[in-house]
Amino acid sequence: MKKRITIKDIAKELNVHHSTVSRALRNDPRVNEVTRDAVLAYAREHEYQTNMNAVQLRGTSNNAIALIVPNINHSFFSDIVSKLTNLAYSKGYVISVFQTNEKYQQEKEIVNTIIRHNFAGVIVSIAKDTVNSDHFGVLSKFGIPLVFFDRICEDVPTPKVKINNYEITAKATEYLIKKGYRNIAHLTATTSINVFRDRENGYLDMLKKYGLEYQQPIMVQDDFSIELGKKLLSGLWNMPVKPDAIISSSVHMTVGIMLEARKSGIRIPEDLGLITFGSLLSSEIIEPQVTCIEQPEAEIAEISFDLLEKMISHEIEIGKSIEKTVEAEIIFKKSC
Amino acid sequence: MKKRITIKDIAKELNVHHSTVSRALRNDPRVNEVTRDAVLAYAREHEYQTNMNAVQLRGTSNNAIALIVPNINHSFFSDIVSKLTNLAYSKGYVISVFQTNEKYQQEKEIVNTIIRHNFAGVIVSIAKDTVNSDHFGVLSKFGIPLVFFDRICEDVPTPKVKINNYEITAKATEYLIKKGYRNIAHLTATTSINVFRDRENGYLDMLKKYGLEYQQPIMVQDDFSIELGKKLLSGLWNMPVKPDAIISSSVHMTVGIMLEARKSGIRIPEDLGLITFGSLLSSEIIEPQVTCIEQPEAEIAEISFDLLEKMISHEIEIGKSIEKTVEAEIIFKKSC
DNA sequence: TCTATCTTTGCACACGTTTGTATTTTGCTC
DNA sequence: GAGCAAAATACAAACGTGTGCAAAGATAGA
Repeated sequence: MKKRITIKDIAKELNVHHSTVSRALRNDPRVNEVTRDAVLAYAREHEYQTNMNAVQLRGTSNNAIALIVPNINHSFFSDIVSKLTNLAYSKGYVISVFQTNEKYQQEKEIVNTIIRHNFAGVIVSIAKDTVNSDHFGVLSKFGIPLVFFDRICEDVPTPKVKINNYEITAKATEYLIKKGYRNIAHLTATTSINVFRDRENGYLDMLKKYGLEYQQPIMVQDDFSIELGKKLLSGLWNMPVKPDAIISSSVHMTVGIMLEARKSGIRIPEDLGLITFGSLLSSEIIEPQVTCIEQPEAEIAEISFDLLEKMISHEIEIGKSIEKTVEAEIIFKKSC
Repeated sequence: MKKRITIKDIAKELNVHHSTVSRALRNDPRVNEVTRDAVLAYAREHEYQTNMNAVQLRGTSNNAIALIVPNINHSFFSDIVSKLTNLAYSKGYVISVFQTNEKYQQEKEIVNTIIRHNFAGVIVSIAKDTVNSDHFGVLSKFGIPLVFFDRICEDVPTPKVKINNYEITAKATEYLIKKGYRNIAHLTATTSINVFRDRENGYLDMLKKYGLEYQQPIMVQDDFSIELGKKLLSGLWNMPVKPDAIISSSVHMTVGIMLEARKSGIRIPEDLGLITFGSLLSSEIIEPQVTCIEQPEAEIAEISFDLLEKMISHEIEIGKSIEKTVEAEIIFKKSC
């Protein structure tokens, strides 16, 4: 096990000062060509690697970006994580991914970790649990660039990338109404998060517009899951007035709904219309194919990264509120 | 925008030396109780956060772990990434996730990045492209703990966590044979990776054992995808001797195969038996439900992390070869 | 040869921590 | 209050790098 070679080791070996080596490695024109080549050759030979801790400590530069998401293994987030990671890599940044598991407490500790490690910037989609945004305020206070995407903190002045959840849910609801569905339920999560609040409002406003009384926005506390979807449908089916359509905020729940429907002999779309947020890898195979609301993951990743990069390079000042909205799209299939 | 508070700022404010503050923050018994409380109070008050760059530069400690995977948005890897991230978090580590996109070049650069940033340890599943393992050798040479999982470099002496690919593929093949299938094709990837080589050998050996001639291990170069699955099945179906069963190394391809089969009127399992590695979120809904080989993601994550942790704490010496094998499981369904 | 300019290198300090050692302060005993 | 041990604090060096400034060396013009 060899010890890592440093700039001083090279300097000693080549009988120059370590500052000269430093300059040589960074192609500073002030250093003579022959010494530079000697340094570079020696460095390559001995597999020299800059110690980023020293560089960052000195405050010269920092190419580390942190990414905070509720889950890594939900396709919406894993797609964005994957795209952001590639984007960052192509621009010379290094991305660290953190997972809150939807817990406020973990999110807070993660933010502290990020501050401790001097990341150059942070991209976040907040946890369902998160009610207080102080921890993100601290980030900005310390001058660390911050961009929210999808699930955002309204009260933190910083760039935000949102999806048109209100409009798209209203549109989905109206589509169901026009197809003749009257008792439309909405399976969603806590309204303390903009995403779910917007969806709920789009849903409710559209029902109101058409004078429909059956309002069933169901705020679930638990994590979206197949089991939860099953349970919710069987619960709804035991109510005095059954729903005749469902808008589901998660593919996981949607799968559960379909399984429970099949088990209970509920026919889709005849007995129950179905629209879901998100899409499945296997969506084409499933019968009936489900009408779904596709979210533009690639666009979100690109815009978010672009905003963060501009903050890092001071093109956008820290603490400036910018809101970008990207558009989701309804893919019409056979489930309603 | 406030500047970050440092240990020296606290010292100046409280009229003590910064070394005393350092000890106070780390609960060193040598520092008086009242000064310690004063320091802690002031630190909390002003949101002091340790500068990990300084700590790590000094070489005292390092709680950063790097994770290298080919893709983040494939369920096998995203599950493992998710579990490892949680595991690491619960033990006080911070995980950075890197994605190679199956490219050797990116993998090499990522390893250099990891060395530059002084990570405490690395967990890797290598890219399909990776033929040379020198870059991982460098890691060990610098004394950085390294654990391989699933896709490993055989020639790097370090702990490895593998799946019993040979046995499980042999078992799957034998199952198909006993069900009466005779022309079994195997859709897989480059044999330069242990995973795919083991599967191929398990497949071939079992065919040989039963004296079957039809051997069709198809090594695909491209990334596994739905489109590729479609193309492969239609290609196979145009051959003089059609396969009557397929073992697929990826759920993506499997979805493509099923779509193409449906389009071309190929009945599963009557005309074509099907077994796939991996499982789908929606696997229960798909008709027919596919017999699949489930890989123990949680177990892999746990064992890998455990090994790495033991290397970091010097319970396992760097450069020691340890091989653990975990068992995949065939979930029998209706597709064969 | 002297001075002026340019090129190249060296010096020293700073970034924020930790830690071994030296120094001061406190508390105790007689 | 002197003496001494124990407790608390201060000092200094180190980790590896980057950079402003000084110094030395080279070149050129007169």
